[in-house]
Amino acid sequence: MTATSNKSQLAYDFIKQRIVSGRYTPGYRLVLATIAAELGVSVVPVREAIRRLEAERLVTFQRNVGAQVAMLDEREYLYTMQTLALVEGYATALSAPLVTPGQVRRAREVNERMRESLTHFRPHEFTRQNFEFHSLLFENCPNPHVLDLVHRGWDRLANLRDSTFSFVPGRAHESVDEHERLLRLIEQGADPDVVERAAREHRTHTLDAFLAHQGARLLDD
Amino acid sequence: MTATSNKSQLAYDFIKQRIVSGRYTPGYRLVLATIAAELGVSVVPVREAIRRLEAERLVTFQRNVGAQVAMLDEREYLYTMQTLALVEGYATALSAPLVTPGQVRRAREVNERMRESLTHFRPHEFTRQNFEFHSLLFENCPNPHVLDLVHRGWDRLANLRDSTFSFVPGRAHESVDEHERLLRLIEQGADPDVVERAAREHRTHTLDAFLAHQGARLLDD
DNA sequence: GAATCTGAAATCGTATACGATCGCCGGGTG
DNA sequence: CACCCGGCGATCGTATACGATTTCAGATTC
Repeated sequence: MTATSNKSQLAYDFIKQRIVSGRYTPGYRLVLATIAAELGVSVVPVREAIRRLEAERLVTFQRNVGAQVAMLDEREYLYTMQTLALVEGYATALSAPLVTPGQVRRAREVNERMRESLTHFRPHEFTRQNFEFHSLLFENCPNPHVLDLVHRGWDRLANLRDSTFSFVPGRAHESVDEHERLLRLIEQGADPDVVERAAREHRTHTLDAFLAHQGARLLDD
Repeated sequence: MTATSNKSQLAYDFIKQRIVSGRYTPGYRLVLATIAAELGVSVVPVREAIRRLEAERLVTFQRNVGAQVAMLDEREYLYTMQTLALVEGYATALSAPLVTPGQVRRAREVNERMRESLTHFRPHEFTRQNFEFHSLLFENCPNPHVLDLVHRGWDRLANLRDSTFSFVPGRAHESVDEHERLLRLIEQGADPDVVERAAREHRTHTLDAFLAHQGARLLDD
């Protein structure tokens, strides 16, 4: 049978996929019975899936009211990006000595494609490449707990992520330059602390750019 | 009615309490029906509670077999302490500028009690005070996501924690000295990076001491 | 016209029931 | 004697059922 198993897992994957892909946008109301019907299961496994997503902060839950995809206001964005800067910076540093020359080459290729695409800028495509780039640098992190936190951070921001670069296109250009600098550090086997600092600041720079933009937008309105 | 709410939450608190307090030791098998009977509820809320604990890595789960309190072998301990060093270091740094003089005073009092108790050393008591001390320093962290990760790390190590100091009593002495150094940095409003590094290294030193002890023990056997 | 009440619809919360799966133990077979 | 196999008990997985709670529209009152 192809139906390997476990409907709770099925529901979990289903919902998570839809959140990360942006089909369920923040605030979208997750009605148990509806999802259960869509999947052809009862509500019980769906409830369990939602509990897990709740513990991962992907959905919020209110007793007797229900679940909805976690809202991501400016404050939540700040908290999440700050946390991601922390854990991704560390993961990148731990991963750095283990990154193979082949991975460096591939990362550089991705970054060069990103640089070329700066002229005819497509935020969504750029965002995808951005993840691919960073993925190559942190995936070798030998501490699975840290790596898991990194993935959770990216997941949480996944559907919003386009907008960071679409709102602040200038940041994309700087970002590509910082990527190249980061690659050089890794190539030359720089001190882990230096790599960590560079990776962390790369992300906080994006955060700062976004916040500056938000501030400006608020003044505009 | 006193029974304010939600049996799923009740089960969650109940199980977590028992894990953290050490009544359910690592490997302890969590049988749904048993726990449900103890609480006077059905298995459904208990299952949900276990799903959440699973997402927090406090319990492991195997389909059709059941849940058990997460085992903490040397490798898991390493991963968890390393992660805690990362997030607690950062939380302490973010918290530092917000720590009040009163909190510093209380932290110093706790640390002096720890110092006094070094002569007639009680690992369990020392461990409790150790948490109280660090709590005072990181609880003002303004980023709730980071703070939550810190709490999860401590929870995960809670029942094991005695043994760190009971196995490596020499570490307790150094620990008290490092606490005082950390307090001085906070008092003088040191650079956040300096505070972060000090707090992180404080924890990695404990980890290193434990690993050295483990290594030595392995050679002894 | 605004505030409040009322009841129905939507949705959640939990109990119960029963089929499915796993692990173990005892008996058969080479 | 070692190995395999079949059945049994324990436990999980999920569906269904129904009571509890929230929400909101529409009527009612001041």
